[in-house]
Amino acid sequence: MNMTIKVFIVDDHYMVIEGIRSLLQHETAIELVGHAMSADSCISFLRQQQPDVILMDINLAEKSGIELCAEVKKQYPGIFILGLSTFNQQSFIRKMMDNGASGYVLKNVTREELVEGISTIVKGKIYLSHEAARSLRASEESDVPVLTRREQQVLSLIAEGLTNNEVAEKLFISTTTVDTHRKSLLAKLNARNTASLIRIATQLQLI
Amino acid sequence: MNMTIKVFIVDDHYMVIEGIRSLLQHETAIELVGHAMSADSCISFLRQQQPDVILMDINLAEKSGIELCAEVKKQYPGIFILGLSTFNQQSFIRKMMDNGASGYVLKNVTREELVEGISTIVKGKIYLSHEAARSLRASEESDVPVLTRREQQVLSLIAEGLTNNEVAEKLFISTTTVDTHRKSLLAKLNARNTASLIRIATQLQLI
DNA sequence: CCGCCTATCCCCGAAAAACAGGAGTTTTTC
DNA sequence: GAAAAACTCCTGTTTTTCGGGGATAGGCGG
Repeated sequence: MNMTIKVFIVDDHYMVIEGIRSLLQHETAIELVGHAMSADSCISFLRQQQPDVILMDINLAEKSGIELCAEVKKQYPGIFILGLSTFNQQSFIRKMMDNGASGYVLKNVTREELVEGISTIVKGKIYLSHEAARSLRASEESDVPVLTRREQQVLSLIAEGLTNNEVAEKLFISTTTVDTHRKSLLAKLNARNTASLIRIATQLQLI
Repeated sequence: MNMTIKVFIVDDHYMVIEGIRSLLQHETAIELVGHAMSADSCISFLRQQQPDVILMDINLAEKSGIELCAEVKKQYPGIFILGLSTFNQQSFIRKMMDNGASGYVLKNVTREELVEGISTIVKGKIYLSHEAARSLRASEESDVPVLTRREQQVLSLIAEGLTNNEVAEKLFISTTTVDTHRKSLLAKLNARNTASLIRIATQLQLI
C-alpha cells in the first residue's frame, strides 16, 4: 500500500501554490498533479483527472472556496478536500466542513502539519490544524449567544435601518412583538441600545 | 551599477515565504538574504544586517505589519518596504503607505510584477500593483465620506453604546452639540437611524 | 475680505426606542 | 405527556433619537 497520494492545489495566489509545491517537493508519498487558480479551471481539470486530495483556498477570487467545495464533493465524492485559509474564523471553518471538506489548515502551517493533514484525510478521517481546532473550541466555549430564527430576522432588519413598526409590517407581526424580540436581542448580546447591538452583532458575525 | 538587490521577507506564513523564494530564485539581480516570521525577529535581524528591500506582510500575527513598517522606517530610513497582502482594501494600502512603505502588491501578484515592484522601489520610486492601484482609485471615486475628528470620536462612542448625554459628558461638550454631530453623521453616511449608521460605518471600516 | 468648513450651542415637537412587567399560544424537546 | 423554549401580544412610562429649524465663532484658502 505505498501508493503516492495525488494532490491538486486550488489557490488564486501564485506564490502560495509555489510555496506549497516547495513544501511538498521532497515528500515521496505525495505527488502534485497540478494546480488551478480559479474555480472554473479546477472543475475543468477534474473532468480529465481526479486527484486523491485537493488543497483548496477558502477565499478565491470569484466563487468562494466554500461553494466550490460543495460542487466538487457532489460530483466527485471520493475526492478529499483540505480547506486552506489565512483566517481561523470558526464561521469559515464550519462552513467549509459543512460543505464536505475533510479538514482545515491555516496558511501558516508547518510542512509537517500539512503532510500530516493530507495523509490523515486521505484515509477518510478529519484533520484540523492545531490553531483551527483551537479556534473552533474557543468559539464553542465563548458563548456566542444562540439566536432564534425570528430574532435573526428582526436583527438583520434592524441593521438595515428599519424601525420596529416597519419590521412588524414586513414580518406580519405586531409592533410590540418586534419590541419583545428586540429586548431579547439586547439581553442576549448584552447590549445597551441599538448602536451597541449592531456593533456587537457585527463583531460576532451574526449579521 | 549591477549590484544585486538584497531582499528580506517578513511573513508569518511559511508557505508564502517559500513561494516568494521560489518566485525569485532565478532572478540574478535579486538576492534573498533571509526571512522572519514575526516582527520581533525582523527587528533582530536588522540589527545585524540591512537589506535593500523588505517584503512585508501587512497582517502579521501579533504586531500589525503597519506598525512594524513605521518602526523599521524610523530606525532604517534607507530600507525600502514593499507591502504585501491578500486584501486590496484601500484603508490598508493607505495606512501602509502613510507609514513609510514604498509600495504595495497583492499576494496574487505575478513573478514579473513582483520583480518590477522590487526594482522600482529600490530606486526610491513608488510601486503599486495594478489591482492595488485600481482599488485605491476606486475608493477615491466611490465617495467614502470624510469624517472630521469630532465626528469620528462621536461615532465610535455611539458605537460603544453611549447616548448623546453620555458622549457629551465624555467629550466635555453640550448634548445638543453631540446631537448636531450625530445628525451630520447620519447625513454623511446616508443612514436613517443609529442602527444603519453603525452598520454602514462598520462596512466602510470607519469604526 | 468673503465664502467654506468645523465646532460649538440652542429650540421644538414628533417618533422611536428602552424599561418594566404581564400573559397567552404554539412548537420543540426530553 | 410535561417542561422548556419560542413566538405572540398587551399596557404603561421614561428616555433617546430624529427632523426641522437657527446662531456664533475661529480657521483657512482663494
